[in-house]
Amino acid sequence: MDRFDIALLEALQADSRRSMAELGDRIGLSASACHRRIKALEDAGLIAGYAARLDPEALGLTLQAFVEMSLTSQSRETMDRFEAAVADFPEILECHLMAGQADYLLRVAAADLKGFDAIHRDCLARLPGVSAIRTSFAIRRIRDWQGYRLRGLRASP
Amino acid sequence: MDRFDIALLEALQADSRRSMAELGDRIGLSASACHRRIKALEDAGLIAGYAARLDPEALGLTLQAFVEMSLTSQSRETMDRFEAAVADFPEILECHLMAGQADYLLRVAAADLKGFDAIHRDCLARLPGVSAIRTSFAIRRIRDWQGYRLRGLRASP
DNA sequence: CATGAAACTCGATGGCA
DNA sequence: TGCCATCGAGTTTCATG
Repeated sequence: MDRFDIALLEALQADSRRSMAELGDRIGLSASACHRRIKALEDAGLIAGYAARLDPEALGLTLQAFVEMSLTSQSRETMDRFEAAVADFPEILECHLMAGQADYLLRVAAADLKGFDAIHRDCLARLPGVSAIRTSFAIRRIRDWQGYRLRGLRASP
Repeated sequence: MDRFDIALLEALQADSRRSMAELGDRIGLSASACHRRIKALEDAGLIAGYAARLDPEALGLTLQAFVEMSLTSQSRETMDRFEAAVADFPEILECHLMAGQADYLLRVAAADLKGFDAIHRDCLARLPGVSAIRTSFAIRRIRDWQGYRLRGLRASP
């Protein structure tokens, strides 16, 4: 993990379809060197995969919601059942176990309020062991996900 | 936007490095047809770009935080200044204007609490017009981002 | 009008000094 | 590591239903 690797990761995070030659020019390495380093980064698990970034607005998914959930109990069993159920619903885009009130934060996208209602009924309300749900809707996206900031990471040059 | 396009978007969202031939086999179309449709989806803005998905844990970014912020005023000017400042800090991974209490939800990643403190001082505390900050840390990622669910979208076949 | 097959071209991939 | 050869995939062209 030297500055070349960090530069590669940043470049691939921003646009993974750049050619090896272009990446090489950008960071000051040859194309084959880039290829080798990228392969190493993939094998090391730093690069988990490559994905197309879709525009939710263009897809008609104009409603993004963050849903906080509290469980009826913090027992291992209740949490395990809840987490297993979350994995079954692809409508749940993300789910985090949060510190503080020991509850979960979920993220959901829908076309509109009607679509969110459907998700609420078919998915959120079916999660087991939930005692309270608090939904917050996003009005506007000020800054959308464009990757992690890598400068300032532990570099071993 | 028929079922082929939706299948293509789902496949590319999961893994954008599949070859045209493989995509064709998967959805039942030829490679060149896939290529044309993908180009159309790009031109239409449905595909915003292609990105490498990095593993934050492997990068050493083990701490994810969601930060709620309230402003001193809901005036247009205060909000504009705040939003412009957010754009200047790449440490802020995401930022949403939220409904309800008219405040913002930010997302941040750091290596550890020390790193988060640095972000707090250098970045969050420098945002203008902030009256209150409430930070929630994620303990564990139950389900991480794997793309939007596209089945059930408006398809015009 | 979009598709599929084939031709063409470019970049990814692997061996070499 | 960089250079170069090979090979596979992306890209374009064209005829077809």
